[in-house]
Amino acid sequence: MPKPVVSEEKRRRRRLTRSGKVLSEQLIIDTAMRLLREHGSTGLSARRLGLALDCDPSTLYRYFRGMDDLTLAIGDTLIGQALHGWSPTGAWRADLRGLGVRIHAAYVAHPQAAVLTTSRVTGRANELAADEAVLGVLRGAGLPVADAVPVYHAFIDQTLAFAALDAASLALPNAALRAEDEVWRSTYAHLPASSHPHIAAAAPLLATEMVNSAYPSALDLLLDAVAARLKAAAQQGSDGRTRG
Amino acid sequence: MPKPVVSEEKRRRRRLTRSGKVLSEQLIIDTAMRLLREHGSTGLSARRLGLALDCDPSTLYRYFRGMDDLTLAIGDTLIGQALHGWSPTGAWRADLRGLGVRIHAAYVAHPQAAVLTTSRVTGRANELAADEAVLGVLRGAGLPVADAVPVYHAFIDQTLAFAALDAASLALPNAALRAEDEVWRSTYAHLPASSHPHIAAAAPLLATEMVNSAYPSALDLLLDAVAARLKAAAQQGSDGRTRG
DNA sequence: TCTCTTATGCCAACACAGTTGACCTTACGC
DNA sequence: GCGTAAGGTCAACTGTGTTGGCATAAGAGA
Repeated sequence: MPKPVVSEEKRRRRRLTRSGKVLSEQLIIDTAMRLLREHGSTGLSARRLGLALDCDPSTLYRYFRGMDDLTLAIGDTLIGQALHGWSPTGAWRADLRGLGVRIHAAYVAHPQAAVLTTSRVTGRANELAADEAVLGVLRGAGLPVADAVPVYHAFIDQTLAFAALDAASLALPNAALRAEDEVWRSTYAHLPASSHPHIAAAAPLLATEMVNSAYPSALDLLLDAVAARLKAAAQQGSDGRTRG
Repeated sequence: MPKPVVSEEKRRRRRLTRSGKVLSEQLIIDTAMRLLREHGSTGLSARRLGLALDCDPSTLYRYFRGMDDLTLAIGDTLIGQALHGWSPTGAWRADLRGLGVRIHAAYVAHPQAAVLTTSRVTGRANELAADEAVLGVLRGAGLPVADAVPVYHAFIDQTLAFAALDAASLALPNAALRAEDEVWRSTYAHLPASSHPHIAAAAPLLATEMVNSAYPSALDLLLDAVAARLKAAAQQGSDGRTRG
């Protein structure tokens, strides 16, 4: 019985669970995300999910190949939420910024789920749509494919990287969170200026700075670089040259 | 027996393990990192570590409060390796770039360990030293504390964020790695231009681009921004103004 | 409406995980 | 040398993902 997971649209017989519910991919994903939110990023388990859905854990293997497969599905759902309602306006900079902020926000809004999925490539529908959107904006702005690809790479990796980092600190279980807070208060805030002069001098500022995400500023830096490349390409074009 | 972990320097009686070895924090950390390298980022377990050290798993609790505590120790070791041999030259841009590249490289050199530790704040010695170094370089360049702190934040988060992302894909177990490769070949490379025109057009370039890290370019962007701020601050100073 | 097939939910079991409390032995301070 | 307790070991607990076998009810075909 190792593999025969049937896809959602091929599913024909909708049998009731012992508690009378009807399962579906979407219901399982939603419940999993709720569990993640309630119990932290390590709080999702087949048994707990079975308990929440009032079905046997092994039943889940009729819908997903395993917990890892379910994880990927959750990740694609997050990207889907980010893209929901987005459409390009034609202003490349605003469009790209919007995409970045939306994706980052979607992950950060579900930090426990994000921790599990940020660095996974799923190849599922919503992930593909996001990639297509980013590449489309860049090329629509006038960037040749060869220039668009590295920019796309930096853009998407930076967005996911910050999303992962920011989500990770938001997703820490309460115990670990208090522990890090304690580390901060007991260590960073009281370092003697003799051994760590710079941290000591910056301590009060660090306390307020470190709670925010550095993503927006990093994103704007990247957009500046894109603008510079576009300008250079335009100038090159008006010079009548085709290659640098 | 819940808490009484004694610190390494307080350790007095060095008793032999059943196989004649002598345990120590360092030996345990080194062995753990070896296990991570050999068995992947999920391949570290108390039982496996006990097997490798030829001691009972529960013995480890005499040295670390739990597997999580050991994880933090591994993280600090990585930062220590990054800083080993580094010293500031006085040229802020080269120094900062060196720090970033070293930290990123140290994590990426131990991807399986990095996955577990990148987003954890330990407050241990080497982490503090790294923070102190970054802040020192920025202030040494002439940046006032209030300006240095957000730059420090962006710098350290960006470095760790990319390290985490790059490590994550390097640390994927062989099975998952082949799966992602398969996803790529079966999905991205063969998307019809009708549904995903931009991905289709970029496919060959994407294949070669996505294997490299986007960190160096992102780092240089950040350094450019710092240079701009320094220039602005210098100009402001020569104007005789003290506040903007 | 009845029947047959098989999709799909359930059960029991496996090997693995982290962690703990009790025990015992041996290295060290006196 | 002796007594103490540090530190290694054992056994057990609860939790995890996953699988093969079973049984039952949903839906197709008559």
